[in-house]
Amino acid sequence: MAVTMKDVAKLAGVSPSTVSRVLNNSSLVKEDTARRVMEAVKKLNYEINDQARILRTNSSRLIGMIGAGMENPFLAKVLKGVENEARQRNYNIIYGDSDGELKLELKFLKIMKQRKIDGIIIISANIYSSLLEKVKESEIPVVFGSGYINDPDISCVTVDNVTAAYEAVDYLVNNGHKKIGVIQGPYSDAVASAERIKGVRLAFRNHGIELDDKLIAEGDYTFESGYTGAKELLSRNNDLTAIFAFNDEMAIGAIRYLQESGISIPRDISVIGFDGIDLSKFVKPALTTVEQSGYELGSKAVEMLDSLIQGKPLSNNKIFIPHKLVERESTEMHFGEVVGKRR
Amino acid sequence: MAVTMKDVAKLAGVSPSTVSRVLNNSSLVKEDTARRVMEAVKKLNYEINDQARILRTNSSRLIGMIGAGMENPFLAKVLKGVENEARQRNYNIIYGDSDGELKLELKFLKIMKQRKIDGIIIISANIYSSLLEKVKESEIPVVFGSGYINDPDISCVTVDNVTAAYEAVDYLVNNGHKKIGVIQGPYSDAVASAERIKGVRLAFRNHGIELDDKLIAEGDYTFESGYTGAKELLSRNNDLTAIFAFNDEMAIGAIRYLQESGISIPRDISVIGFDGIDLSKFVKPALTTVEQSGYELGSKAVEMLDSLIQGKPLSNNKIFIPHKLVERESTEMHFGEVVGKRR
DNA sequence: CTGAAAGCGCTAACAG
DNA sequence: CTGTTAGCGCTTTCAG
Repeated sequence: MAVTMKDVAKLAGVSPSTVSRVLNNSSLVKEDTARRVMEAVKKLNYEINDQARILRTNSSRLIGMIGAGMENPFLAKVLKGVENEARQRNYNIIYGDSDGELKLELKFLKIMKQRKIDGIIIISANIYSSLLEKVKESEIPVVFGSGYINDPDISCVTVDNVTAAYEAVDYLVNNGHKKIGVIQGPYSDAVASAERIKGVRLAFRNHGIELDDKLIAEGDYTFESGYTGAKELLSRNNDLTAIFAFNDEMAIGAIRYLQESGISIPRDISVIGFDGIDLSKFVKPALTTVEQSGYELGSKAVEMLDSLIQGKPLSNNKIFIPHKLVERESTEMHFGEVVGKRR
Repeated sequence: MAVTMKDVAKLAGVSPSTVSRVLNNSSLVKEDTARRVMEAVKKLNYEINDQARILRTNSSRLIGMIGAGMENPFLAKVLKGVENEARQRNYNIIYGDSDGELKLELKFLKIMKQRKIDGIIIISANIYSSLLEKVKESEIPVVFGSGYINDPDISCVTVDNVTAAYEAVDYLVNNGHKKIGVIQGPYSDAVASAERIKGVRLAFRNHGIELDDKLIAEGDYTFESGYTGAKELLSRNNDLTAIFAFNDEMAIGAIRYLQESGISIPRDISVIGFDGIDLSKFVKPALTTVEQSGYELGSKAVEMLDSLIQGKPLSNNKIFIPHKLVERESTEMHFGEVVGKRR
């Protein structure tokens, strides 16, 4: 039904192989025949059938991406970076949103394998070891993009969560804060959130401050959970002067709760977020946050993956993208206890 | 290299055709042989090669989606709806972000055609007629999801932009506002933004209010453009009492500018947005906005597309998803002119 | 109920 | 420089 290579060949008076050669820029074709072929292509409006090519060459130029929670603007940026860089390199993206559910991730992995993807990028907070194993045994080139994967065989690109979280706490302490509440990610997040908690603990220890479990609330990276997290933290600690949320959405949710409770930010409580999504500049007060570039994360991931696919060895299969603490309006210096300051 | 149907057949002591029949639940296989085949599949860890199947059956179970601007949370929700509903129906998504550039959209269309997608969903603000034509002549089932497409052959699912915008203005006027500024989408957006402007004009006319061009600023759906849009509007009109932005991000950007200028919201100026993204609840003041569900838009689009792909006739190929004005903190009643009220 | 044979549209030796 | 041949892994008649 559709026009095939054969039709083009017939019209151009050559063999299908020649048409194929022309279309693949094989240099060994006489210019004149090449032109004739191209004319036939034009005339018939021929478009190559990728599926047939894929079957034959065993290379799909398809990259799978499994992400957890598309509604997270940071992840959206990552996806954009992936998509863009992939297009640059002549790949297409086939995307699946697992919402962090292992079952779905395994399902996507299977589907994508069947579709003969050339490689896969996984941005999921919950790196279950079973997923890791399945990926390894599948022998599909893979890059993880949500945290440091402690396996020499697995490539990953991520912000340095430990250091970044350390710096956030360090900044607060240096600004006079001692009672700092933390809204972390879900306990199930054994990567990003766990690493950041590690950084937090380290900073506390180095400053000789005790990190009571009462100072930690669990969130799930949504506005809502930031809101309830702040509520929880406040009910358990009446002397908080700062909150560090593990992403900007939770920070904004927390701010919202504090404001509703008549608490002024940053005067009464300083709040610091993580990611530096576009929005963080535009809320009131503008959010102090640890900035990282999702776009860069995504494009770097593709870059690494492309090397892997081509069998080029990576000089370094663990890459950190830069981060930077940007100070805006939601934090300020804290000057000791002032009785009756709040409310 | 990989294990194929042949291997399974050999191990099970049957022919490849039988294996194929079993895998496709063809009823005409004896239960006993079927079981033997399944055992062989398990033992060999066989996974079907979709590409071969696609080539043979000419059906890829692949849906293309072209979107413009992944960093827009509303679009992210749409994508999520698409992805979810597609998975339910055993399709996978191949996604391309055009950023609204026609050139890229045409390129994606071509690539996707070559990949033999079964259908395509296009969520792009700029519906260029050339894209529309290309899509039509490609004869790939298509659903548009960014506005009403005035072509009986083309299916679309969208919020009723005209009515929704009308209601937003109507609400403001009924609350005593007469000087209402509008931050619209890009002029190039001939769909959503154009339709909403139409609704705005209609509302103004019905209320006997003049819509001066000075009251309209162009934005591009980003926070930044809301910020600068508000600035522009204010510099041109010193008696504004309300601003209607064509999405929530721009509304939030506008609020940010107003606050920086010492203008109180909603006391001095009311602001209303569009979309009802999650964030709109959590900014301060919480945003009054026209809510619509991106998720529903996406899943409806897939539903329609699936029918189209199956050749089922659609009872209605123009679908409106519901919208609702939700009143929060960024708007209030305006009681006439109060001298020196502002600043 | 099952097997043999043909072929989807393309590419890659291998000859010439 | 170009054509012939074979076959990627699957599905689908057509016989049996």
